[in-house]
Amino acid sequence: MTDQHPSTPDEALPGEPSGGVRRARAALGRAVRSTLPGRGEARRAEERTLPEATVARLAVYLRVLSVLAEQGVTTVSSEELAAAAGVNSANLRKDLSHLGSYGTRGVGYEVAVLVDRIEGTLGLTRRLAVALIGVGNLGHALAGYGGFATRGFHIAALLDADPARVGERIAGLTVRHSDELPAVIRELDIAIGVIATPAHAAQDVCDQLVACGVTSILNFAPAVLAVPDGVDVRKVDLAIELQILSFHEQRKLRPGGPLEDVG
Amino acid sequence: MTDQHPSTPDEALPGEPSGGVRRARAALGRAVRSTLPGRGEARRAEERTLPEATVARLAVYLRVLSVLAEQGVTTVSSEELAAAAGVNSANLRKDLSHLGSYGTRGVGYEVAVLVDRIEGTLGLTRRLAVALIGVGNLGHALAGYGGFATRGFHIAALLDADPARVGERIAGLTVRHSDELPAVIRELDIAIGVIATPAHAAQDVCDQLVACGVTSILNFAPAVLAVPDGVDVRKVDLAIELQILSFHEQRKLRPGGPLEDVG
DNA sequence: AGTCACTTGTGAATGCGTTCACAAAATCGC
DNA sequence: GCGATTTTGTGAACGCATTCACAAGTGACT
Ligand SMILES: NC(=O)c1ccc[n+]([C@@H]2O[C@H](COP(=O)([O-])OP(=O)(O)OC[C@H]3O[C@@H](n4cnc5c(N)ncnc54)[C@H](O)[C@@H]3O)[C@@H](O)[C@H]2O)c1
Ligand SMILES: NC(=O)c1ccc[n+]([C@@H]2O[C@H](COP(=O)([O-])OP(=O)(O)OC[C@H]3O[C@@H](n4cnc5c(N)ncnc54)[C@H](O)[C@@H]3O)[C@@H](O)[C@H]2O)c1
Repeated sequence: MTDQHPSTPDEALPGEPSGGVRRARAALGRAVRSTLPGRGEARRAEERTLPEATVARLAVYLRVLSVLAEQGVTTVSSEELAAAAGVNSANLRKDLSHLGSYGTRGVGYEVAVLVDRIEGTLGLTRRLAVALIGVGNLGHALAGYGGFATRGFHIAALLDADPARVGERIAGLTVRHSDELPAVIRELDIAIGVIATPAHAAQDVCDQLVACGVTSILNFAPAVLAVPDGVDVRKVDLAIELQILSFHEQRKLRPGGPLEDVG
Repeated sequence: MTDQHPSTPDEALPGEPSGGVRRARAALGRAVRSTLPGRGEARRAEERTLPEATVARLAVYLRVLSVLAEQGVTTVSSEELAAAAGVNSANLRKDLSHLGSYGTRGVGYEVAVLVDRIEGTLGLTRRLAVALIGVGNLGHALAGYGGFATRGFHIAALLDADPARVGERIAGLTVRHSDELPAVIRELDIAIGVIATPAHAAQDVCDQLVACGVTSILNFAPAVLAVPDGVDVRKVDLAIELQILSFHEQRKLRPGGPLEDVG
């Protein structure tokens, strides 16, 4: 009734939909105890490799949980949370079970505990610094977007190659020239690069980021980025999303299509 | 070497996740001959349900193929195309085989034929009309974005609830009040709704779209949308993408993590 | 015409992810 | 205390997707 679409394969496409991250060898070694000491008796789990699909959903759960917390809800069952997140409840329980046993049978989960656990798992306690490269149309919207700060990130630098744009102040930051990229990355300890340049510049910018040691990239340019092993790229691609919708739209029109079955 | 990440679960998410579309029953009836008559002798396939993951990748192939066509390349092997798209070549061949046999053994695929076939499959020959609801920061960027037109879509209407925004002209269109949504949808034969309102308004707008018969929605607001069966929702969620990157970033730092295996 | 090098298309194998279904906990009411 | 009720956590079944590996075409060259 309320599925949402899974990110598509590997970018949610190659990478995408919106889907998995470009990860190298999957390192299936024995589990290593986590850093964060689980408080109380429950300290198991937070082990090795969380399934990629689970990681993506955890972020969704976190969003839903934040809303619940705001509303003063303190406890939630897997059924309720799953409905709100648009997933199957068994799926949700299995996801959460990867983090350990934080639910109470017969009762449900404590919202605050879950938020804590998920934030810890996703590494959101560290507030990573983000650099945005390409401050055009889209870049301006992103730069002014409050969603970064409220979701565990800190937009620390804006960069553009166009001298006319350098010096402009947006949301408290001054646009710097992209030649300064290496310096900026080191100075500000940038962990994530967001690419919002035209497609033809994207690979170039990506290479520079990688050369400076950035291993996490979010790409808005419609280009497939090649990166070495160990670097994670996720892409947001408007055209691909629309084309997927177009495919299904076409299907709906066809006689014998899925709609006929419904009635 | 050049994987990209798959969309996450239903938001690929999520999934993307970014990932799959919210499809109802999967209708596994017997195959129905397609409308478009395959030219020449090859007319098989274009059958029923293409795997969701394949659909997402087809859009990527199409992008890569367009670039190749521009460069004057007329023929491409699965190995080359796969490398350019960041996928495994066997995967690519299997994807393409779903459309029929359009390759030549020992040679490869004709770029023009492939472009044709994929556009047909994705329904891009019809140039669907898109309505954008919420013309704020992000909405402005989207409205001014050339990528719609060049990728098979026609942005036909801009709507906003803020009277101060109504009447504004952007990219040749005048912003209309969102009360007019039903009229606009019927007049302009809107097939796809793009939601770029704040999260708290998203479900409302979504409901209106659905009530007006729109069955394909692209949602930029950080909210999980509930829709009836038969309606496809895809979401683009910046925070989720960043949080997935954050997770992997954290993993990289951990002793015993995947990087240690590489060297 | 025959060989060689190349590349597609696809069965089979494997892996990943979701869903089912139920036993094991926990609370509540009596 | 105890049984009824609720809900978690998870083994097992299932289905989808990726990858392997190779037989079957195709063109080029001789
Ligand atoms: N605008 C949208 O809504 C939208 C939507 C989806 C995708 N995109 C994609 O996002 C990207 C940006 O879109 P836009 O509309 O903002 O384009 P834009 O042309 O307005 O902005 C691009 C900016 O990148 C800068 N730039 C160019 N080369 C650079 C380099 N090497 N280093 C640093 N900066 C550089 C330019 O100076 C410019 O300011 C494009 O690839 C576009 O396809 C945009
Ligand atoms: N700006 C970004 O870069 C960015 C990035 C990712 C996600 N988002 C999300 O996209 C959405 C829009 O972001 P934004 O920065 O453009 O916000 P914004 O506040 O600048 O724009 C929102 C617009 O929606 C309009 N609106 C509000 N309620 C409406 C309704 N019921 N019907 C029609 N229009 C309505 C408002 O009048 C406003 O013009 C938000 O949900 C935001 O979280 C934005």
